Amino acid sequence: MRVRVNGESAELEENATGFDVFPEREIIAMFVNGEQADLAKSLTDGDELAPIAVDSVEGLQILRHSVAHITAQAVQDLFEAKLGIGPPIEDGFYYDFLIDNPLTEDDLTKIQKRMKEIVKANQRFVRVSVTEDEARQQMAQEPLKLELLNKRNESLDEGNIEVDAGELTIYENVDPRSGEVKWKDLCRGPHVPNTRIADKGFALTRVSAAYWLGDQNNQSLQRVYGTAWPNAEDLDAYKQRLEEAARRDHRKLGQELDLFSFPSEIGSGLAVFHPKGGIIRQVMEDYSRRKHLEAGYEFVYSPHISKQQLFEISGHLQWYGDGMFPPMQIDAEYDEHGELKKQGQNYYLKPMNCPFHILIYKSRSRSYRELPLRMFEFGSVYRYEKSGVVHGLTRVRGMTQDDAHLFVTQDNLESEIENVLRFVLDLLRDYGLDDFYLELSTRDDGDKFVGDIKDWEVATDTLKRVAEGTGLELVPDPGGAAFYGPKISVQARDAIGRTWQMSTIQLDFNLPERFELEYVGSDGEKHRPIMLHRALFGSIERFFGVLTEHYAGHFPPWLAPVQVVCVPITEGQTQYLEQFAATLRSRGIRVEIDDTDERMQKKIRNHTLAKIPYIVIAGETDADANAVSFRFRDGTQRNGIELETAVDEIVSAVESRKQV
RNA sequence: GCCGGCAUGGCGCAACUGGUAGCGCAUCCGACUUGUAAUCGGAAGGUUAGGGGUUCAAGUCCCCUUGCCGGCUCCA
Repeated sequence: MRVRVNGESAELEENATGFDVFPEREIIAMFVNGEQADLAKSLTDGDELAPIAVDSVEGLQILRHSVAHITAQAVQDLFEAKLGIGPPIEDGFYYDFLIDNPLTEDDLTKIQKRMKEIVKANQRFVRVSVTEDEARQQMAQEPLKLELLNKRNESLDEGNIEVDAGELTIYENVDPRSGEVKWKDLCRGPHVPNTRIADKGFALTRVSAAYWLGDQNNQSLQRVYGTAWPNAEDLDAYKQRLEEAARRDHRKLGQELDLFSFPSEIGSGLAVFHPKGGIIRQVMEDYSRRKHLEAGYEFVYSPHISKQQLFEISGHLQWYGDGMFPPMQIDAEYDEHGELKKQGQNYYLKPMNCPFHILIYKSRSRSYRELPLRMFEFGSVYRYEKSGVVHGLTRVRGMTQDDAHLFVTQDNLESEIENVLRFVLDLLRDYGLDDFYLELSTRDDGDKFVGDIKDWEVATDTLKRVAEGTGLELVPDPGGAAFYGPKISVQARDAIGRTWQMSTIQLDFNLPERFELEYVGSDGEKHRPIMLHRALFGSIERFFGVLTEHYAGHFPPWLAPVQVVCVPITEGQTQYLEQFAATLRSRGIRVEIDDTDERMQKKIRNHTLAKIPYIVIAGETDADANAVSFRFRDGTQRNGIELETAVDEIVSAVESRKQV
């Protein structure tokens, strides 16, 4: 028969399989007419074939999915466990099990040992087509698999890797010598040819609980997470990436660099910023303030609490009440019989700033000439995040948003969105993030939205047009919009390639309606403004955490809490350096002198660990030459820098916000 | 909120199956004054997160609370 391989024609024996076409070890599966298939699949005349290498995107998924099967086999060998699902995920895979006793770290070690035996045994993955009845029969001991089969008949779950609308298949793991079926799983595949391919590139990483089918009303399963790579080197590189991420963890750096803490006396998710973190934060805020002023924002202030009524009008209580701290009840008075004498009031901590800014808008009548009206506030908000989700500075219960609300007319909507997006991206770049993509969250297909469907379409088109205008990659997020309007979010990649959702620009059709906002147009008639919410940092706390991780604590000089530490080599140079420091200080530099009686080597070590951008060292030679020496965080140094040059260089690095 | 784990001087850690808390760094005092990542000596510092229980005896075992960690669910 004749097939085409990568577009080239090839002649094959009858009964040929993928193995005949792709004998190389690193080819683990193939595309047959665009569909992924096992290499063991029999080919037919006219097939279009392409290889799937183990290190390709598809190959890695197949590998990881296959290792998930090996994991499940090992677990069932060792424990009384029922199978859930086991898909590949980024960098690895998981497999869920219904099991009586939660798995421990020790169990993980045992499972991994058993997996190694399975890999060594080189079991073959064998695809078997079955009818639904056969599948039920073979999976009779697996209640969750049976449930999947039932669900298949109701409605097919898209994310469901086990079964789909096509033919039902079971994958058997077969011992190559005895031909005995060691284990099997309902699965649509494809898989690697044999377990040996997993070789030394896999590891189990953690175990946790997960809800069956991701629904918290369902039973809780034990989820085993693992990672799998084509070889031991890749696995090692992955582990090193994790270590690198751990080194950058802002919670750890926050402690080490004395930036912030979460005193348990205050409560979960409530941070205090220490002096060093305080400087960074202040510089961040000051720069943002300056930029906002230049961009035509007006600064407003609003209180942290409000009467219940405000959040009734805004709808926050109705929709997000669970996410708000419970009310403070004040002013109620009771007589001696416990009867209410005076009606009290409920006050709430604000979860958002928008209602307050809206009230400022509403404080008088507005003309179209005033629009776009841009109100900015570093607004502190409080949200009762569930106890299990609080995480460092990135998910807190009290935070300060760099929040702005823009009130615009239909006419200036597009140009304003364009302005905001450019402003946001420029500002993020100034803080050192420069690798972005955008996400456009559009309306849910259902009826969970407010406003006119026409307005949604116009607004969505506008957002899309503006987003495309940036030239950045635009990822659609259908159904991701809130019920009150579509949004663009800016995703930033950090220094080690992780993405963080940063800014959002959110249209709101709801609040102008609820608060009955108006402006008088050039026609003398009243019109309803469109409202834009936008936060650039998201919250200052979160952005602080992201920047800490992005820089791994090596903040560029303009943000560094201490920019320069002077280290005299002997007492003789203390005065010399004090003068130098005084000059720097007069130029606005945050400089310290280490005149303790530690040895200079120790001082260099300490200040390097404290990630000080410039360690300025001077000994007798330098002093005689009217010079100093620079030592940087990476250990590099420059000696004999003339005093004036040294000052200018430091000042200019700070002013230009460059990294050193 | 759910599942599991953890909580020992400021920080990082130790204390076998229950036997009465120890080390390094930091701190303080003293000596040393040194050219690029840890000088030496001494002192002080903990009712083992909080509360309750079991026991002759609890850092260790049990229960509750708080906080943290890893996931799940959630994130206006």
